[in-house]
Amino acid sequence: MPDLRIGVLAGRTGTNAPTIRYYEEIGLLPPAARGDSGQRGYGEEDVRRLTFIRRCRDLGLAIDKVRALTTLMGDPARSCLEARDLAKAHLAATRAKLAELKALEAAMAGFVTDCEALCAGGSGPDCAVLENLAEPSERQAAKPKPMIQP
Amino acid sequence: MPDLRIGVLAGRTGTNAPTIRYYEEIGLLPPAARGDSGQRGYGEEDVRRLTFIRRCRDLGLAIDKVRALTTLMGDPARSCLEARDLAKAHLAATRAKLAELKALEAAMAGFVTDCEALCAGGSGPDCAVLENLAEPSERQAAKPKPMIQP
DNA sequence: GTAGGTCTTCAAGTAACTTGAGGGTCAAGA
DNA sequence: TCTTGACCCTCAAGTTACTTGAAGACCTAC
Repeated sequence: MPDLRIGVLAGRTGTNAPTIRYYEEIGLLPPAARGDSGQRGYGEEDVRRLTFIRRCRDLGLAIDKVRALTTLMGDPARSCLEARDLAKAHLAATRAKLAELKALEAAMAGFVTDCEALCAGGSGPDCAVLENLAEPSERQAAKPKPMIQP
Repeated sequence: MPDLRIGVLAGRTGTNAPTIRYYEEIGLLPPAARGDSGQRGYGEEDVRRLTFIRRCRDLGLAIDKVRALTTLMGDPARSCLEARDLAKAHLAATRAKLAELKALEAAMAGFVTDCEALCAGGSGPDCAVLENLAEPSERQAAKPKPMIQP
C-alpha cells in the first residue's frame, strides 16, 4: 500500500516535500510508514488526506481549523454541521477581509492618481501625497485595531 | 522637544509600545532621544513619521517598502515618482489578491450552501462536501502556486 | 561504478510583530 | 515620607506556516 515516495505525493497534491514533513511533525498528517531504508511511503489515502488539507489551506483556513476538520472527518459521532459552522465563520472573516482589501485598492489607486495630478516629478519631501499620509488625523488615532489576517 | 513618552506616542498613532521599540530596533524609526532615566522621549516629528509608517502598513505595504518610502521622503534629490511607482506595483498586487479573495468567498459560500442542501446533520465522514474536498482533481494538481500574501 | 536525482535529519531563517520575565521610574494620594 | 499603581526598560522566546541550507544516505540509469 505505501508505495508512493514523498516527492510523488508532493507532486500529486501540489505540495512540496519539506511541507509534508512539516505537516507530519505538527501532527496534521499521521507518521508515514517507513521502508527498510527509512524513507517515507504513502498510499492513496494519504493523497486524499493531503489533497483535503491543501485545499483547505488554499481556501485560507488556518492550520488549527484544518486540524479540526480532519478530526471531524475521522469521527463518525460528530455532525458535519460542525464543519459547516467552521466554514461559515471563515466566510464571515473572508468577507470582512474582502471589504478591507477593496478599501485598500481604492486608497492605492487614489494615491497613484493624486501623485500624478498634484506633484508629478517633484522631489520626495515635497510630495503632497506623502505629506498627507504623514498627517495625523482623528480617524487614524481613533481606530481601535489595524488590519489583521484571520 | 522630545517630551512625549512611548505610551503617548503609541496612543496617538494607533501603535503599541513594543511595536515602536521593534521599529527602532530594525531601523524603521531613528533611535529615540533618552532622558536621564533612560526612558525614550518623542516629539511631533516622531508622531508624523510613525503615523506615516502605520498608515502605509495598514495599506498593506511590507516593511521594506515603507522603509523605501521614508527614505524617499527624507531625500530631496529623489523624485516622488519613485513613490508613485512603488504604489503602482502595490496596487497591482492588491488587485490580484482581491480577485483571489473573491474566488475564495464564492468557494466558501458554496461549501456552506452545499453542506446545508446535501447532508445537513449527517455524520462527519459521510459529508458529501468534505468528501468532495478530499477528492484529487486535475485542476488541483496542475495549479502552479497556492495563494500567497504579498 | 559512477553520476545525478531524490531522500534523510537537524538547525536556522523568514515577517512582523507579541508575550513574558524581572526589574527600574514616576506621579499621586495617605 | 511611604506606598501604590501605572508606566517604562531590556532581553529572550514565542507566534504562523512554512522555506532554506548543510551534511550525508539511497536509488536508478547508463
